[in-house]
Amino acid sequence: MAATKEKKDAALADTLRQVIDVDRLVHDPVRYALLAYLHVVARADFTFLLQQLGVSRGNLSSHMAKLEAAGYVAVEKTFVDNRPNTTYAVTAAGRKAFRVYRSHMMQAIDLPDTHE
Amino acid sequence: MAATKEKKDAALADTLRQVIDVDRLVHDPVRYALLAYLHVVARADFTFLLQQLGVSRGNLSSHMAKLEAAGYVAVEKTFVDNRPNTTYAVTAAGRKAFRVYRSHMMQAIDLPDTHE
DNA sequence: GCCGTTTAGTTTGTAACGCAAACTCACAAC
DNA sequence: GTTGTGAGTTTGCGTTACAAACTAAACGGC
Repeated sequence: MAATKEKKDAALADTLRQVIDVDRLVHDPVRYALLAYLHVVARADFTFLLQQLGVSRGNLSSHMAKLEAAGYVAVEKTFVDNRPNTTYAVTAAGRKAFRVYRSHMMQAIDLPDTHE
Repeated sequence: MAATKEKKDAALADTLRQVIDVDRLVHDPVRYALLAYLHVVARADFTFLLQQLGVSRGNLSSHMAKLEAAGYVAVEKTFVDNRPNTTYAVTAAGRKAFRVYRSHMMQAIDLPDTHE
């Protein structure tokens, strides 16, 4: 099956080029985890995410600022018990970017274990 | 099923913390693509990878230097037709790092699409 | 009222990184 | 010999991720 081998090679190159072009905003591990969390729970506040992911506050803050700037999450600042409380939700654009990223990475991770 | 819900939440947090701790050396898209290629074809030379992945020569060179410094790829420099020819092969450590990375990312990407 | 503490984030400083332009080196052609 | 080409490498620079330091508001104790 020589012809199909070449096809497979081309397909491999294509999926790997796709990996190189992934959305770097989503690709960062902390931001990916944040988006994944929001993808599942729909809405979460700063302190909760802090505890769940175990990152520093500064780190969480700056990553969220980036996701917000990209329009991937919507931020809501309120007061709860007279204390500031910031909650985050993923936007439609964020969901789409997340979905696209996952499908590209899925292809790239699901590889043949070795060459025929 | 309240108890299983909490279990699921804990499992989610665990897999997302794993994502945050992935091997950043493997996580870079270009390096991931390189390792993936070498994982499949076992050995490849500089020019071939250049064409397949469509990155710049400087970029390829510096990424390979990093993978070599980490012990993830072995470099062999020879001459072919009086021209320098550098080939790369993934090492055992590289294979292992690649496999671990893939299994962690696989878990992180294979998520429930929404919360119950 | 004032002072230390806690909570909730944000800003700032810095070290590391990714990238491509510029460079090196060796051969080939003319 | 100089002009060009192929194969990598080094350098320089803009960007990023991260945590330490900072700000701001509320809550005790006294």
